[in-house]
Amino acid sequence: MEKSKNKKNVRVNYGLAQKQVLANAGVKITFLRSKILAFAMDSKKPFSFEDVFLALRDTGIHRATIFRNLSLFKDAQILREVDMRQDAMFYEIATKGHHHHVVCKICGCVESFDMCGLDNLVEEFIKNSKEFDKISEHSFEMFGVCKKCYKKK
Amino acid sequence: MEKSKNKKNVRVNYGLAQKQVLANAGVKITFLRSKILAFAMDSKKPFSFEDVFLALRDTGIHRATIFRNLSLFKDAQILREVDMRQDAMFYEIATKGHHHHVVCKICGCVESFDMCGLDNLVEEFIKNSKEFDKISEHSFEMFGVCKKCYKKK
DNA sequence: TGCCCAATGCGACCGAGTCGCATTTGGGAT
DNA sequence: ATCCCAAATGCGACTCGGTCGCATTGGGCA
Ligand SMILES: [Zn+2]
Ligand SMILES: [Zn+2]
Ligand SMILES: [Zn+2]
Ligand SMILES: [Zn+2]
Repeated sequence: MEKSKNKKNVRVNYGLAQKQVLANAGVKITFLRSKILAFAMDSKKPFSFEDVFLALRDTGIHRATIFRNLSLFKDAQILREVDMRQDAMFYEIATKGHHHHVVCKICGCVESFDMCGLDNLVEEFIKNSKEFDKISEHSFEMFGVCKKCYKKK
Repeated sequence: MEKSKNKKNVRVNYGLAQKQVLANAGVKITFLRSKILAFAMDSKKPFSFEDVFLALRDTGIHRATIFRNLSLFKDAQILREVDMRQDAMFYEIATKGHHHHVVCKICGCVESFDMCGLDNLVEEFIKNSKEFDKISEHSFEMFGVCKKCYKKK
């Protein structure tokens, strides 16, 4: 796979899909951004800074660059943050649509569900609220022990 | 107000309610623990390390002591952690029973609701889950802009 | 009252995330 | 293709929440 390090006359493959997404979001296309985005698009579950860092360590990418781009992608609505109750923040592709997770309290594995079913309940909360007229977002994360971890005990 | 610093023959008021709670949880009773717990019991909403530190700064309490005791109280089921999507972790009295919050995205103010109404939905998720048999906890946090902040714009 | 171990103070340390600055690079204009 | 400049990156210092090990203090009990 091509690397941007090769000094001159290099035709870098930025990836078609990633290029599309970045251009569409009005974000300048660079080698590292397309790499980070490619990783994000391939990932089957929410990922952390650490995951990106490990995946791209052979490019010599700097930590700050990853943080800056994750933050940029979040602002550009390319990624969204997911709170997994771990030390670090997790991310996932924002186009995946609203959904929720079940997280294993032991191994940290994640199962995603596209269903939500919370709109009625949110309405209920607003009706009873003294201080809020409108609720624009919600997070609903479930926690348990996955089948694999349960067997191991 | 009494301080434990006064050298000798000081009758320190540990607070009846706090003493009860600590003894009940099998936790040794000290001046600072009763102060932290008193603050926690008085607090109308989830509080952070910072809140405790400010409230007790006149006692000269050390940062590490607060962290250690918040952690201890969590393990002893006196407090529970609440994730408010801020930098720092928040806490609230664990006996307050299961409930949920609406958090203002601007000023960070919080409204609590004793209702849950998610048990059915959680059941639904378990039925559809491939990797989990049982969900032991869930978090459900809502986010919006409070009436006060909305007016200011 | 005095003893012993747990609680505290203290300061070094850690790791996630940020910032300012020097260097490099993407991409539009020529 | 080349030039050029703003924007992206590397770099390392810094901030801040939180932890740790060790020396000192003070609860609780005999
Ligand atoms: Zn597991
Ligand atoms: Zn939902
Ligand atoms: Zn507000
Ligand atoms: Zn609930």
